[in-house]
Amino acid sequence: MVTEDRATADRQTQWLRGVLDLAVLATLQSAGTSYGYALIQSLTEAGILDLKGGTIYPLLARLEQEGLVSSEWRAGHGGPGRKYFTITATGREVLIRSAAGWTDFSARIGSILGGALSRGGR
Amino acid sequence: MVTEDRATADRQTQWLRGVLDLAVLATLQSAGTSYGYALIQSLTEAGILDLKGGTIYPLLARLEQEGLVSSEWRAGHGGPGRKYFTITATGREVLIRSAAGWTDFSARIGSILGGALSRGGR
DNA sequence: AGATCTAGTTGACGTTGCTATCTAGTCGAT
DNA sequence: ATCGACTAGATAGCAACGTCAACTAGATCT
Repeated sequence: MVTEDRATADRQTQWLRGVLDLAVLATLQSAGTSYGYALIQSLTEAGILDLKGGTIYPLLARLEQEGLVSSEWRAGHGGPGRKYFTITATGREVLIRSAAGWTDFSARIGSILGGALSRGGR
Repeated sequence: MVTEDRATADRQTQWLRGVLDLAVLATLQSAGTSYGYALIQSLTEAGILDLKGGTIYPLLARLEQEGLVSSEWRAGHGGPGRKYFTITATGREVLIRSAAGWTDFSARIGSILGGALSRGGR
């Protein structure tokens, strides 16, 4: 089922804070190099739905400003030029450290939520 | 190790968005009833560090305004009065639905981050 | 009286994802 | 030739919410 209820959709925009940049870095790490429009598609396929350009492009600009990615313009394949991004060494460090932190955090939250649901499910 | 690096501490404030309210509801569900100051302690023990009153109290006010919790003043045990909160039926519904959504979300993010880290660890 | 712990409130602030709108290149159909 | 449709990116304004900082206030102990 692709359609999610509104409550979840509303919450996703909050859940993405502090995580979307990591997801972008991770995608860049996997893909080697990519550009904004394609990143939206990749993340959508990975289950991060409804991402819009107004979210991704400023984010990529922030990442570049912080030195976590570098960019280069290239011609598009039947379309406008594309701004390709590559993760930097600094970006990889941040990704590794932050991803570990997030894994811990999400596990802690998971146990808080899971504990309540199993004990209170009745 | 209790001390976390600054990067993770900074990120936690973002990671809490859209999740902290669920964590509070879940804690309330587990505890049956509790009050702000004690909730901070409970969540700290559960691994959500550095929560401040300026975060919890406005959050509880929002939850009450939305009808997800109800409150009642009672005398404190050697200290000022306490405002006890209890989760409502609506709160339980929201908790169950949203917790399920969060579990899905965090799994998706986990696989995006995990995929990149294992493939890109080299 | 002062200090400390408990307990709660409030206003200002900053980050960041979202909305909406804009420019612009390519291509197919009418 | 023109009109969408798709690709690709930029940006101004908005709103939500966790944090910071400062405050009130009760209880207890020295």
